Amino acid sequence: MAPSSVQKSPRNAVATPDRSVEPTATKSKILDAAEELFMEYGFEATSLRLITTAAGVNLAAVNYHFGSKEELFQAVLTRRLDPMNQHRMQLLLAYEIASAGKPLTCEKILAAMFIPALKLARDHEQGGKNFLRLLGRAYADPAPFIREFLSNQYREMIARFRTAFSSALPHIPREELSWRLHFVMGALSYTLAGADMLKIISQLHPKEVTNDEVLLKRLAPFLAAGLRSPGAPSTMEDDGHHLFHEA
Amino acid sequence: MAPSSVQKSPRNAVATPDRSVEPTATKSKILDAAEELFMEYGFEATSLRLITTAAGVNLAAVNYHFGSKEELFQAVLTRRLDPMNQHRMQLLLAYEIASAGKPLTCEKILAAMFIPALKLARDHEQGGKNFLRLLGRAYADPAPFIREFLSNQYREMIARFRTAFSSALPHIPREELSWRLHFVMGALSYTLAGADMLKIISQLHPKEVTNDEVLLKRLAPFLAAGLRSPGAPSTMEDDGHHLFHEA
DNA sequence: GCTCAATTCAAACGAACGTTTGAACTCATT
DNA sequence: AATGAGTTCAAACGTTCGTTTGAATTGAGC
Repeated sequence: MAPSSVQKSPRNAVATPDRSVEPTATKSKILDAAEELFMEYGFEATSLRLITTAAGVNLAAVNYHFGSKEELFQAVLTRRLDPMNQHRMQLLLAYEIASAGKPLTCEKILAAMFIPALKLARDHEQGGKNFLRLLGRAYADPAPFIREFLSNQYREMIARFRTAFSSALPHIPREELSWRLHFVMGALSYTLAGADMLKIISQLHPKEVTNDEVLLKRLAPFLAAGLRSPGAPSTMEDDGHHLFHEA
Repeated sequence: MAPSSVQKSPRNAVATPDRSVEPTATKSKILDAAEELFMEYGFEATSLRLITTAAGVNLAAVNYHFGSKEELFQAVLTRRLDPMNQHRMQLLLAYEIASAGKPLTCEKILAAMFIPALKLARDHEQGGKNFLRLLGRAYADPAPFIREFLSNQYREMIARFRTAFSSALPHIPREELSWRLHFVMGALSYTLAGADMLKIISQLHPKEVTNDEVLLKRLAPFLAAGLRSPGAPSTMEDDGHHLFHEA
């Protein structure tokens, strides 16, 4: 009988002599299975029975170790998202220090966003690129607890990168830059999530579609060009732009 | 007792004298309620009981008129998606005819993609912009029947626009263009779907976030610049691009 | 060897789900 | 007035869901 709020850590005292390597094997097995299945079917369509069966643990183990299905989902995201975003920020800081006060290029800032994502996709042979797809889908999930969780998880990193882009693109007004940053996040997460959809667009090379490295190498220059563009009217009123006139 | 496959049309014979305007009021009420609720909670999390209660019809009416929950979802999408994509293609054709054989600009092609979406968001005061959000989320939904449905629904339009972009950007290799078209679709659908997420990035003007017209007016130039960019290496091998070297 | 807290387990809980059923109702046509 | 196809309705179907329960099992500390 585990209390719901107070989490009990299984290893707390002296040595945990024998199998001390594993921070509760059950917990890890659940996280791994949940990551893969949430990625495949989404949050709502993935049942706890499916997860616990795949993990080889008892059904009640999820509620015992995580409290609820929602908290399990957040734990799945946090396990990889937290290190990734911290990696992003320290990479950005390293670039800024290396540039000795001069503003960074857009490509450099985008690299600070993308490299940790690529590292995540490469390093853990299991769950790595699966997690990126899961993350991209979580962005578009309508469940309020997911949106709120991601919002909190990303707030600090987004604010950090906005000021970086603001220095790199001083001629772009604050509001316009916010929009463009939104587009960047959108293209990134959609790209990571929608490997399937690409098969529709380019009916070639169905095998290397899931090669995230190639994918992001093409995305970064695309986005950098958009970020640098003189672009739309900076104020609200229509200043005679030719684009949106009905035919 | 309605058969599942054979659909019975209520108006078939002579005149349907009195309330002939409505193509079964029940069907429309279900579609309207389902559109709004699917948009708000997603496919899995929206129950038929919630839909039928909101529509003010009997629970069994969905299975009677549409066959199943999945077919209802497809009907919700088809009702607006089909006219929108046809509008896109005839707009593109009109532009091509008007240009007298000369290739179109990227902005013009993007306009052919965006104007029908804007028209959809504006015209129907009810369900208009809601539908765009629903559509954006459906793109990222992992349910196989949704992905397959959208894939079929979009195949013709995507092919049509790819050849248009190919003429507008003859110097971009076929494969690279497929990637960029993918990014365009991604940024568009994510942008339409994720009005909430923008609040995180720009903590200003929370009211006009849902103004799709302003949104797309900023997105189009951003994407056009990305499409035109000299961009990434055109072949697979790394030709010394400076971007992705770990710090 | 006993204690006791942490963990695992089989079983069940109540609720909600999509779907089906068969009777009741509507209404243009005979 | 009777017919009969189209539609609506309340009720129930069987299944699956997330969660809870209480007993069994485990393993370190006394």
